[in-house]
Amino acid sequence: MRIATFNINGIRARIGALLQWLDESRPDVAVLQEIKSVDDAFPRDEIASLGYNIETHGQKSFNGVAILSRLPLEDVTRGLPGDDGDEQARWIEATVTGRRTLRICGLYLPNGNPAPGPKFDYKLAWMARLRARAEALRATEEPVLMGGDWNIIPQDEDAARPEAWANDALALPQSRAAFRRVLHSGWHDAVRLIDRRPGVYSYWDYQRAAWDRNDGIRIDHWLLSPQAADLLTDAGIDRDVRAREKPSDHVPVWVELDA
DNA sequence: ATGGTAGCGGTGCTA
Repeated sequence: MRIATFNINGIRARIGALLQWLDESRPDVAVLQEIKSVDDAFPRDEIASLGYNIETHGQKSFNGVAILSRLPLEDVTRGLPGDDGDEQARWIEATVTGRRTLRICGLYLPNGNPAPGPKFDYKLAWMARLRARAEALRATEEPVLMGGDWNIIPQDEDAARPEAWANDALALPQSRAAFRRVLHSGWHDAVRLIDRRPGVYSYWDYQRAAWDRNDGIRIDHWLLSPQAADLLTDAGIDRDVRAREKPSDHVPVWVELDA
Protein backbone atom coordinates (compact mmCIF):
# COMPACT_ATOMS: atom_id res chain seq x y z
CA MET A 1 0.00 0.00 0.00
CA ARG A 2 1.27 3.43 -0.98
CA ILE A 3 0.56 6.22 1.50
CA ALA A 4 1.56 9.83 0.85
CA THR A 5 1.52 13.25 2.49
CA PHE A 6 1.27 16.51 0.56
CA ASN A 7 1.07 20.07 1.90
CA ILE A 8 -0.79 21.54 -1.05
CA ASN A 9 -0.96 25.19 0.17
CA GLY A 10 -4.53 25.91 -0.84
CA ILE A 11 -6.79 23.19 -2.25
CA ARG A 12 -8.63 25.43 -4.71
CA ALA A 13 -5.45 27.02 -6.07
CA ARG A 14 -3.87 23.56 -6.38
CA ILE A 15 -6.67 21.30 -7.57
CA GLY A 16 -5.11 20.83 -11.01
CA ALA A 17 -1.71 20.00 -9.58
CA LEU A 18 -3.29 17.63 -7.04
CA LEU A 19 -5.31 15.74 -9.67
CA GLN A 20 -2.27 15.38 -11.92
CA TRP A 21 -0.15 14.03 -9.06
CA LEU A 22 -2.91 11.65 -7.84
CA ASP A 23 -3.33 10.32 -11.38
CA GLU A 24 0.41 9.65 -11.79
CA SER A 25 1.44 8.59 -8.31
CA ARG A 26 -1.82 6.77 -7.51
CA PRO A 27 -1.40 6.64 -3.74
CA ASP A 28 -3.87 4.37 -1.94
CA VAL A 29 -4.10 6.95 0.82
CA ALA A 30 -3.04 10.62 0.86
CA VAL A 31 -3.08 13.09 3.74
CA LEU A 32 -3.23 16.76 2.77
CA GLN A 33 -2.29 19.87 4.73
CA GLU A 34 -3.00 23.58 4.37
CA ILE A 35 -6.19 23.03 2.40
CA LYS A 36 -7.09 26.61 3.52
CA SER A 37 -10.74 25.82 3.00
CA VAL A 38 -13.90 25.15 4.94
CA ASP A 39 -15.36 21.67 4.45
CA ASP A 40 -18.23 22.90 2.27
CA ALA A 41 -15.87 24.58 -0.23
CA PHE A 42 -13.59 21.55 -0.65
CA PRO A 43 -13.60 20.35 -4.30
CA ARG A 44 -14.82 16.85 -3.51
CA ASP A 45 -16.28 15.81 -6.86
CA GLU A 46 -13.10 16.11 -8.92
CA ILE A 47 -11.11 14.09 -6.41
CA ALA A 48 -13.89 11.54 -5.96
CA SER A 49 -13.95 11.03 -9.74
CA LEU A 50 -10.44 9.58 -9.46
CA GLY A 51 -11.79 6.97 -7.07
CA TYR A 52 -11.07 8.52 -3.69
CA ASN A 53 -13.12 8.66 -0.54
CA ILE A 54 -12.64 12.03 1.17
CA GLU A 55 -12.68 13.20 4.78
CA THR A 56 -11.85 16.80 5.62
CA HIS A 57 -11.16 18.87 8.72
CA GLY A 58 -11.30 22.37 7.27
CA GLN A 59 -10.96 25.92 8.50
CA LYS A 60 -11.50 29.31 6.87
CA SER A 61 -8.39 30.79 5.22
CA PHE A 62 -5.74 28.93 7.20
CA ASN A 63 -4.60 25.44 8.11
CA GLY A 64 -7.01 22.59 7.34
CA VAL A 65 -6.24 18.91 6.75
CA ALA A 66 -7.83 16.11 4.75
CA ILE A 67 -7.44 12.42 4.07
CA LEU A 68 -8.13 10.70 0.74
CA SER A 69 -8.35 6.94 0.30
CA ARG A 70 -9.23 4.42 -2.39
CA LEU A 71 -10.30 2.09 0.42
CA PRO A 72 -13.06 2.99 2.90
CA LEU A 73 -12.11 5.41 5.68
CA GLU A 74 -13.34 4.20 9.05
CA ASP A 75 -13.43 5.62 12.58
CA VAL A 76 -12.52 9.12 11.42
CA THR A 77 -11.62 11.58 14.19
CA ARG A 78 -10.82 15.27 13.89
CA GLY A 79 -8.63 17.44 16.10
CA LEU A 80 -5.66 16.65 18.33
CA PRO A 81 -6.83 15.67 21.82
CA GLY A 82 -5.77 17.63 24.87
CA ASP A 83 -7.22 21.13 24.38
CA ASP A 84 -10.93 21.57 23.66
CA GLY A 85 -10.32 25.31 23.14
CA ASP A 86 -7.94 24.78 20.21
CA GLU A 87 -9.74 26.15 17.12
CA GLN A 88 -6.99 25.32 14.59
CA ALA A 89 -7.65 22.43 12.17
CA ARG A 90 -4.37 20.52 12.18
CA TRP A 91 -5.09 16.83 12.88
CA ILE A 92 -7.21 14.03 11.39
CA GLU A 93 -7.15 10.25 11.88
CA ALA A 94 -8.74 7.34 10.05
CA THR A 95 -8.47 3.57 9.80
CA VAL A 96 -7.88 1.83 6.47
CA THR A 97 -7.97 -1.91 5.93
CA GLY A 98 -6.27 -3.65 3.02
CA ARG A 99 -4.48 -6.90 3.76
CA ARG A 100 -3.69 -5.27 7.12
CA THR A 101 -5.49 -2.65 9.20
CA LEU A 102 -3.63 0.65 9.52
CA ARG A 103 -4.35 3.72 11.66
CA ILE A 104 -3.30 6.78 9.67
CA CYS A 105 -2.86 10.27 11.16
CA GLY A 106 -2.53 13.41 9.05
CA LEU A 107 -1.02 16.42 10.78
CA TYR A 108 -0.07 20.05 10.20
CA LEU A 109 2.20 21.00 13.07
CA PRO A 110 2.31 24.73 13.99
CA ASN A 111 5.10 26.74 12.36
CA GLY A 112 5.96 28.54 15.61
CA ASN A 113 7.62 31.67 14.25
CA PRO A 114 8.55 34.13 15.51
CA ALA A 115 10.40 32.49 18.38
CA PRO A 116 10.30 33.28 21.19
CA GLY A 117 6.68 34.39 21.43
CA PRO A 118 3.10 33.15 21.74
CA LYS A 119 3.24 31.25 18.43
CA PHE A 120 6.31 29.35 19.58
CA ASP A 121 4.61 28.61 22.90
CA TYR A 122 1.61 27.22 20.96
CA LYS A 123 3.94 25.03 18.87
CA LEU A 124 5.58 23.52 21.95
CA ALA A 125 2.23 23.02 23.71
CA TRP A 126 0.83 21.34 20.58
CA MET A 127 3.86 19.06 20.45
CA ALA A 128 3.31 18.07 24.07
CA ARG A 129 -0.26 17.05 23.15
CA LEU A 130 1.10 15.22 20.08
CA ARG A 131 3.52 13.32 22.26
CA ALA A 132 0.64 12.13 24.47
CA ARG A 133 -1.43 11.06 21.46
CA ALA A 134 1.59 9.31 19.90
CA GLU A 135 2.18 7.39 23.12
CA ALA A 136 -1.44 6.22 23.23
CA LEU A 137 -1.26 5.13 19.58
CA ARG A 138 2.05 3.34 20.02
CA ALA A 139 0.68 1.51 23.05
CA THR A 140 -1.96 -0.13 20.83
CA GLU A 141 0.88 -2.17 19.29
CA GLU A 142 -0.89 -1.88 15.94
CA PRO A 143 0.56 -0.47 12.69
CA VAL A 144 0.16 3.32 12.99
CA LEU A 145 1.46 6.07 10.69
CA MET A 146 1.72 9.78 11.49
CA GLY A 147 2.40 11.82 8.36
CA GLY A 148 2.31 15.45 7.40
CA ASP A 149 3.99 18.82 7.56
CA TRP A 150 5.85 18.57 10.86
CA ASN A 151 7.47 22.00 10.53
CA ILE A 152 10.59 20.47 12.06
CA ILE A 153 14.06 20.26 10.49
CA PRO A 154 15.25 17.24 12.51
CA GLN A 155 18.99 17.70 11.98
CA ASP A 156 21.37 20.09 10.20
CA GLU A 157 21.72 17.53 7.40
CA ASP A 158 18.05 18.15 6.60
CA ALA A 159 18.76 21.71 5.39
CA ALA A 160 20.84 23.01 2.50
CA ARG A 161 21.89 26.01 4.62
CA PRO A 162 21.45 25.02 8.27
CA GLU A 163 23.00 28.27 9.46
CA ALA A 164 20.06 30.19 7.93
CA TRP A 165 17.63 28.24 10.15
CA ALA A 166 19.60 28.29 13.41
CA ASN A 167 17.22 30.77 15.11
CA ASP A 168 14.06 29.58 13.36
CA ALA A 169 11.24 27.75 15.16
CA LEU A 170 11.66 24.88 12.66
CA ALA A 171 15.18 24.12 13.90
CA LEU A 172 15.57 25.57 17.41
CA PRO A 173 16.88 23.09 20.00
CA GLN A 174 13.54 23.07 21.86
CA SER A 175 11.70 22.14 18.66
CA ARG A 176 14.17 19.41 17.76
CA ALA A 177 14.11 18.04 21.30
CA ALA A 178 10.30 17.87 21.26
CA PHE A 179 10.45 15.98 17.93
CA ARG A 180 13.06 13.57 19.29
CA ARG A 181 10.91 12.96 22.38
CA VAL A 182 8.16 11.66 20.09
CA LEU A 183 10.57 9.73 17.87
CA HIS A 184 12.39 8.11 20.78
CA SER A 185 9.18 6.89 22.39
CA GLY A 186 9.13 4.20 19.69
CA TRP A 187 8.65 5.76 16.25
CA HIS A 188 10.68 5.57 13.03
CA ASP A 189 11.38 8.33 10.48
CA ALA A 190 10.48 6.32 7.35
CA VAL A 191 12.48 8.30 4.79
CA ARG A 192 15.57 8.03 6.97
CA LEU A 193 15.15 4.25 7.25
CA ILE A 194 15.42 4.08 3.45
CA ASP A 195 17.65 7.00 2.46
CA ARG A 196 20.51 8.23 4.68
CA ARG A 197 21.93 10.69 2.16
CA PRO A 198 21.99 14.42 2.92
CA GLY A 199 20.32 16.79 0.47
CA VAL A 200 16.89 15.14 0.67
CA TYR A 201 14.35 17.97 0.96
CA SER A 202 10.55 18.36 0.89
CA TYR A 203 10.13 22.16 0.93
CA TRP A 204 11.62 25.07 -0.99
CA ASP A 205 10.55 28.64 -0.16
CA TYR A 206 8.83 30.61 -2.94
CA GLN A 207 11.19 33.49 -2.19
CA ARG A 208 14.78 34.09 -3.23
CA ALA A 209 14.60 31.45 -5.97
CA ALA A 210 15.06 28.75 -3.35
CA TRP A 211 14.05 25.97 -5.75
CA ASP A 212 16.45 27.12 -8.49
CA ARG A 213 19.29 27.12 -5.96
CA ASN A 214 18.10 23.86 -4.31
CA ASP A 215 17.94 25.77 -1.03
CA GLY A 216 15.58 23.27 0.58
CA ILE A 217 14.66 21.74 3.93
CA ARG A 218 13.14 18.39 4.95
CA ILE A 219 10.09 19.12 7.12
CA ASP A 220 7.44 16.69 5.79
CA HIS A 221 7.79 13.34 7.49
CA TRP A 222 6.24 9.95 8.06
CA LEU A 223 6.70 8.52 11.55
CA LEU A 224 5.90 4.80 11.80
CA SER A 225 5.08 2.74 14.85
CA PRO A 226 7.25 -0.40 15.22
CA GLN A 227 4.46 -2.55 13.76
CA ALA A 228 4.14 -0.21 10.75
CA ALA A 229 7.92 0.05 10.31
CA ASP A 230 8.05 -3.76 10.08
CA LEU A 231 5.84 -3.50 6.98
CA LEU A 232 7.91 -0.76 5.29
CA THR A 233 9.32 -1.67 1.87
CA ASP A 234 10.17 1.75 0.41
CA ALA A 235 9.89 5.50 0.95
CA GLY A 236 10.64 8.57 -1.10
CA ILE A 237 9.98 12.17 -2.04
CA ASP A 238 8.33 13.29 -5.32
CA ARG A 239 10.85 16.09 -5.83
CA ASP A 240 9.97 16.79 -9.47
CA VAL A 241 6.52 18.10 -8.50
CA ARG A 242 8.19 21.32 -7.29
CA ALA A 243 9.39 22.16 -10.83
CA ARG A 244 5.86 22.29 -12.32
CA GLU A 245 3.62 25.26 -13.10
CA LYS A 246 2.09 26.95 -10.05
CA PRO A 247 3.49 24.41 -7.57
CA SER A 248 3.00 24.14 -3.84
CA ASP A 249 6.12 25.07 -1.88
CA HIS A 250 6.06 21.47 -0.52
CA VAL A 251 6.27 18.18 -2.46
CA PRO A 252 4.71 14.79 -1.66
CA VAL A 253 6.48 12.34 0.65
CA TRP A 254 5.37 8.71 0.43
CA VAL A 255 5.84 5.32 2.04
CA GLU A 256 5.19 1.86 0.64
CA LEU A 257 3.98 -0.77 3.09
CA ASP A 258 3.47 -4.50 2.63
CA ALA A 259 -0.10 -4.16 3.85
C1' DA B 1 18.59 44.70 8.45
C1' DT B 2 15.63 44.13 4.74
C1' DG B 3 12.87 42.04 1.33
C1' DG B 4 11.93 38.67 -1.51
C1' DT B 5 6.71 35.16 -3.04
C1' DA B 6 2.22 32.95 -2.53
C1' DG B 7 -2.91 31.96 -0.91
C1' DC B 8 -6.93 33.65 0.96
C1' DG B 9 -10.15 37.17 0.48
C1' DG B 10 -10.87 41.36 -0.45
C1' DT B 11 -7.02 43.79 4.33
C1' DG B 12 -3.50 42.12 6.42
C1' DC B 13 -2.18 37.63 8.19
C1' DT B 14 0.31 33.46 7.80
C1' DA B 15 4.03 31.06 6.15
